[in-house]
Amino acid sequence: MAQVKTAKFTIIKDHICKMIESGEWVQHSKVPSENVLAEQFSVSRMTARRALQELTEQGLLVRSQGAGTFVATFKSQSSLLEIRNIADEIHDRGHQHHALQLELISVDVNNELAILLGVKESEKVYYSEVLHFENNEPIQLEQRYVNSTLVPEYLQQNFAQITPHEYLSSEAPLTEATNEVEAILANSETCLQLNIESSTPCLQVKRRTWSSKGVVSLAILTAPGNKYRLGSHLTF
Amino acid sequence: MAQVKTAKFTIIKDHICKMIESGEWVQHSKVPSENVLAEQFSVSRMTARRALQELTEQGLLVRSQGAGTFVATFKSQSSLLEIRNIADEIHDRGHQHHALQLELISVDVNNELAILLGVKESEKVYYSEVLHFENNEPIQLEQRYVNSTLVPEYLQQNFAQITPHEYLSSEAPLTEATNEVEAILANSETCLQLNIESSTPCLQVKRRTWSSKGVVSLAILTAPGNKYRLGSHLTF
DNA sequence: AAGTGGTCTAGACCACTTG
DNA sequence: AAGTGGTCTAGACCACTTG
Repeated sequence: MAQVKTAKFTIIKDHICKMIESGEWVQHSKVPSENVLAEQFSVSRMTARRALQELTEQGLLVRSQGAGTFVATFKSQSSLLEIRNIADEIHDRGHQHHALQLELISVDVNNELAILLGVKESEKVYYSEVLHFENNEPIQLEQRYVNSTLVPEYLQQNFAQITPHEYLSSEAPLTEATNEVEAILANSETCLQLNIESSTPCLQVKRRTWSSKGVVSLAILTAPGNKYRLGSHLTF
Repeated sequence: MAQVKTAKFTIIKDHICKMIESGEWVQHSKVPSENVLAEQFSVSRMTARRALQELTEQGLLVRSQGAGTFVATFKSQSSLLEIRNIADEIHDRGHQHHALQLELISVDVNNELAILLGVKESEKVYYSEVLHFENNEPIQLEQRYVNSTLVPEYLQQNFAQITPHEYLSSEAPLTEATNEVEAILANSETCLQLNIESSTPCLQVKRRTWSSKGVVSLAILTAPGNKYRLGSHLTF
C-alpha cells in the first residue's frame, strides 16, 4: 500500500476547521467535548483531545477546564504588520512597479520543505521566482513554494501580469501568516538579479501563509538592505 | 494541601532546559530518547514524550523519526509584534543573559535627534550603550537616547543589573512604539563589540517608544544577522 | 536487528465549572 | 451531581534511521 494513512487526529481537526470555515460554528460556539468527539469518531479520548489541543495552540479554539471548548474570537490584529501586495506598496509610494517571472515550475519537495508546507514527500510542489522592480530598479526577489493541492492552477498564471500575492489572495484567502526576518548575504545569483555587490546586506523574510485549508505557500523574499526596510507601528 | 503539584512533564522539561542552559548539552547534542527519559524519571513514555514534544514546539529541540532528538541550532528570535525585554526573551529560550554597560552619559542633541525625541535643541538628552550577551556570546548592541525630562533619574541606574527596557517600563510605561528594520553593515567599533567580521550583515531595529507623556526614547538595536532574527505570527 | 520517534488505545484520578 | 478539561499510565503497532 503506497497510500499514506491520514492520522485520526488530523481527520478530527479537518472536520472542526470545516465547521468553523463554513460558518456553522461561529465565534464562542461550544465545540463538542473530548468525550463526545471520541465517540463520534470512534477514537480514544486522547486522540480527540490531541485534535482540540492542536487547534487551541493554533488559536482557532479556546479551552477552559470545567467549562468546555469554544470557537475563538477572530483577532483582526490591527495591521501592526500586515501582509501587503508589493505592487500596491510601491504604487502607494507614487512609484512604478513591474515584475519579471523568472521561473514557474513544478518541483520535488525535500524533507524540510515537506514539513513546512505540510505536504507528503511524494507530492509535487509549485515554485515561482519573480523579480519585482520599483521605478526600474530591482527591489525584491520573491521565491515561492506553493501547495499544489490547494492551488492547482498556479502554473497556468502569468506573474508578470498579476503578483503571486494577488493571485493567491483570490484563490486561498489568507487566514494566518508567520514571518521570520533575517539579515543575510545573498548568493551570487541573487546578487546578479538584484544588481547588488556580493557584500551588500539583504533583508530576507521567510513567510509562511495559511488559508483555512492549511499551509498555502512558503515565500522567501530577499531585498537589498540599502533600498528596503520594514516598519511597524504598535500601540498598547 | 494548598501545595500545587508540579506536573511530571514540566519537571522533565525543566531538567532538559537546565542541561542546555548550563552548556552540558550543546547544539546538535543527542538528547535522551523517550524510553530513556521515561525510565530515568519513572514516568510513562507518553509523559516523557510530551516534554520532548513541547520543547520541540518551542524550538529548543529538533526531532527526527528513527534518528533521535537533538538540541536545536540556536538562532535567537524576537517578535516584531511586541516589545519585550531582551533578558526575558533569552531566559525563555533557556539561556543565560548578562549585560555590559558601555556608556551612560548626558549628550547634546543634534537636529535630527531633537525632532525624533520631540525635545528642544537646547535640552540635554541621556544616552546609554549596553551590550547584551546570550550564553556569553554578544547578541545585541543597544544604543538608546532618552528624554531627560520624562526620565530624570536615568543616569543614576546600573544597566548591568536591570535592562533599560525594564527600567523605562517601570518609570514611563509603553503606550506606543514604532520600529524600522534594516539590514546593514555595522561600523568597525560595533563589529568589535559584537565580535563579528566587518562583512557580517546585521539586523538593525530603530525603535521609538512613547509613554502617555510623549516620546520616551529612541533605541538603535544592532544584532548579528547570523545569530538573531525577528519573527511575527499574524492572524486575520 | 535494534533503537527511535509517531500514533493510538482504554483505562484512571484529579481540579474545575455549571446547573 | 454531572460534565469538562488536565495529567498520567502501560501497553500496542507502525515507519523510519542507524549500525
